[in-house]
Amino acid sequence: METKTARTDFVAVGEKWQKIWAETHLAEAPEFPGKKKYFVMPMFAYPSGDIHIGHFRNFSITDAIARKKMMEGYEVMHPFGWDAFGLPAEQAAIKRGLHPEEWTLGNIAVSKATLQTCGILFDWSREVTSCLPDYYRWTQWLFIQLYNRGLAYRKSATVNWCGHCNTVLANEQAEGDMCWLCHNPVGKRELVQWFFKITDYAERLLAGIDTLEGWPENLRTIQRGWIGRSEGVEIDFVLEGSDLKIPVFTTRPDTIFGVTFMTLAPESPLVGQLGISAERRRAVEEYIEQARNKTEIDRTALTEKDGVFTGRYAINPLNGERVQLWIGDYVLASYGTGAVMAVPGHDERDFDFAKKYGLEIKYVINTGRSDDFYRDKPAADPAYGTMMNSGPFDGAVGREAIHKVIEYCEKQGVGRARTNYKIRDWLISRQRYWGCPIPMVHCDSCGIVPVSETDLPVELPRKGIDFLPTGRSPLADAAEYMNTTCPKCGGAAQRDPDTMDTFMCSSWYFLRYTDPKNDRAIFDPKKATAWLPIDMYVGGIEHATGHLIYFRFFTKFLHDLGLLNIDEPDLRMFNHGMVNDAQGQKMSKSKGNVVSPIDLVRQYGPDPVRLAVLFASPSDKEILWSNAGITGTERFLSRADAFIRAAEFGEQVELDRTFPVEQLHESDRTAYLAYHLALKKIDADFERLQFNTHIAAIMELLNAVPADCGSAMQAHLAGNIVRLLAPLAPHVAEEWWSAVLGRGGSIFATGGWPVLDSAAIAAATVTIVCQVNSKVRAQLTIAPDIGREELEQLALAEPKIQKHLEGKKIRQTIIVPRRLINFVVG
RNA sequence: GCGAGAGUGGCGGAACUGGCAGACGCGCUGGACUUAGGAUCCAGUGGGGCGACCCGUGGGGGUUCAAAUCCCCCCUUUCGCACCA
Repeated sequence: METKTARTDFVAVGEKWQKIWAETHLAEAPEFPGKKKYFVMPMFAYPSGDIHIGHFRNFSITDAIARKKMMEGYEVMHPFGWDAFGLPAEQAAIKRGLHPEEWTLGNIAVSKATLQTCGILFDWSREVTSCLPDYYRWTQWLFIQLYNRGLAYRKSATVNWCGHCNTVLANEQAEGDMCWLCHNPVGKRELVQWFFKITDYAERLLAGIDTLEGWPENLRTIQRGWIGRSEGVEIDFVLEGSDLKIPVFTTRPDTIFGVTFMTLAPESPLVGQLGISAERRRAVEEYIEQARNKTEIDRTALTEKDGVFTGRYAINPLNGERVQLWIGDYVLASYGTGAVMAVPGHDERDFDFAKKYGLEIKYVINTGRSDDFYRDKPAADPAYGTMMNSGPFDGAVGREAIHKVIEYCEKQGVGRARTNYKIRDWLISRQRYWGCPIPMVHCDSCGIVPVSETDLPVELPRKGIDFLPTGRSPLADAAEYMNTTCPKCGGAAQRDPDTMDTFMCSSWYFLRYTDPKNDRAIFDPKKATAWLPIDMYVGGIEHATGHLIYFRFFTKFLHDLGLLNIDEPDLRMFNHGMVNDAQGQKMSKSKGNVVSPIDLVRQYGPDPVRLAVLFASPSDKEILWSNAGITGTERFLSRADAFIRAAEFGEQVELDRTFPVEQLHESDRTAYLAYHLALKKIDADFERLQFNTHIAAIMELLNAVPADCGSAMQAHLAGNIVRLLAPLAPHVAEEWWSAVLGRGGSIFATGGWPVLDSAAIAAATVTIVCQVNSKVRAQLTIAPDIGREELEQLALAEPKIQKHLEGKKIRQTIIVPRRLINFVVG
């Protein structure tokens, strides 16, 4: 034990305990945990350079959770890994002549050292790195499993093309028509690419959301919207004078008698089969060409709708009416059938289009609007209502009307009920070098053949690659890589030149954590079963429609393969807020405003910095970072240090013992109750991951301990404050635990989490607010179980209350137990 | 445009299912200790008023004994989605 005048050096204890944790393998999780397991992890990180204060915040959250769960006796896994493929490595290679692998592994080494210096306790024995062959071998294996099950296929499609990155992008990577990585505008290209059939899982992905009760509601809403299920019917219109069916998807078949024209998407394959007359053909072709060259933004809300008449007509199968057939780029080729029945009376888009080209507008649903609605400012009326001007269906109402029309269509064989989804198949080919090679071979005689599983991994060639972008994959020009033999016939064949979207790598990494070194299988199902599902997953909301859908998809797929007994990967998801600079600007290297935690940690020690980050704001909110916050947490830790070091522990005190409240003298009782009230609050705060109030509660507790508190109580409190602080200020807590309290072993292994004395809280005196007409006039400190009458008498005896009651009549007395008494007077 | 959330001192933020608004911290003011302090400690700190008290949670209305909290309208702001038929 040290002398009482000693003070804790926060920097030195940081280094000391990080070393001890590493030497004692504190963070290493067992291969097979028992029932009381806890799997907590932050999202896979891209090793872009070094860790910044935002990472530090995110990892501090999972670290705090992991440590508290350890104290609670759980077997905890808190792993980490690197999403190590990706474009920045390639760009660095071009700029500095470094090989992408060298650059990536160098960044990983630096970042890992930083994380350790910050005191984040990851189980590094389970580290995974997606760009290493022993990892991507299994990414390739998964590709082949998907292929074998018919879930990976090639198709020619108009795809998002980022000219800056020189690669295609999945839809969710080109949101708002900007590349998610470089923020440059995204164009279009027609290319043959690999896709995963995630749409086959749309219904299950949607239904599963209902079970994810531990996920933030807004995240669930975003996912539902992204999947975008809608129920309706596919109805066949027929090209006039032919047998050609032109199917349309609609959710409003009750408006079908209001169809006055039809619109096809410019890319619709049907356009070529319409038999457009020679004199019209030029105009149509020009329009299609022009539409193709527009960006997605130009084609959406910002501009007036336009289109071109084909000169052909279609027949409405319900009433036999002949309607003009148009082409318009407000119709999306990729949704539904790429054709719509236009009902300008009840659809705003069709209405705008009809207005522009002077097409007829019919109203066939009575929604109860006044005639002025249509007369004064004619508009579309999309509301549900009663069918009218609709022949035999007149009078049918709302959803029932919809069902009637669908039923009729099915009976007549002109339509069938259908469910459509907005979610598209996942485009995974990338025309880049630094990614996981696609394990497929193109053979002239056998076609596309997967590489034999025993030949995995297909390794990236290291030499002879020119990274300078040419618009096609750099691998395509590496003859040694490209030329191979067909796994089926043994003849000469070519490899696939593309690599995979990095979201593929991050869709299954959490599974590899359960069995990271396995070289015979992707993982041992027994180990995965023992650890999964993830109990707490922490990451940014920006992955709502990408990663967080893909990893659910893969989990379901692996479940279907029989490798997993679960169908959802993660029980609880927490979205942390961002850390921006003091002006609210995102931190970036180019702006030069990146705050590195490592400088702060070296100056103040890891714990004051971590407390400052956690104290600044609730974990799910944005932080405008300023170093000033560290002043407060450093002071607080110093005061706690002084308090803890002043305590006389003598023999080891039993930290979970209870004290009989009624026998304690006043100061001890005050201190003891303050402690248990703080503990109660902290337990609730931790459940919500609200660390700012957790810290505040300990500060408050420290402020509340009376100076003349007895030495036994002081030691009791000091020891417990150490435990309450441990998940958030782990290095200092360890130091106190061993050097000041004289305990052996790590507080995280043996300290235990404090136990609440709820009986003491229940018996504690309470402050009752006394009001007259809802205005506070006095306070009473009384026993909690006092009777109504007694409380009323006490309140009435208060001089201030008497003063405000003077000359008035009490009309009502309201008592809220343990809180207040209110006299309503008139 | 549609959907969801947010708006509280000079600042970050507290306030459980309606019950003392401003916990906790920063900053600031005054004081103590110091050769010195950007260290530490003590006191104060929403506004108004000498005071009893009054007013205060973006603005306006409402419900209630009681509203930051619930309801309606408006303003500002953040984030999703953005022709999905």
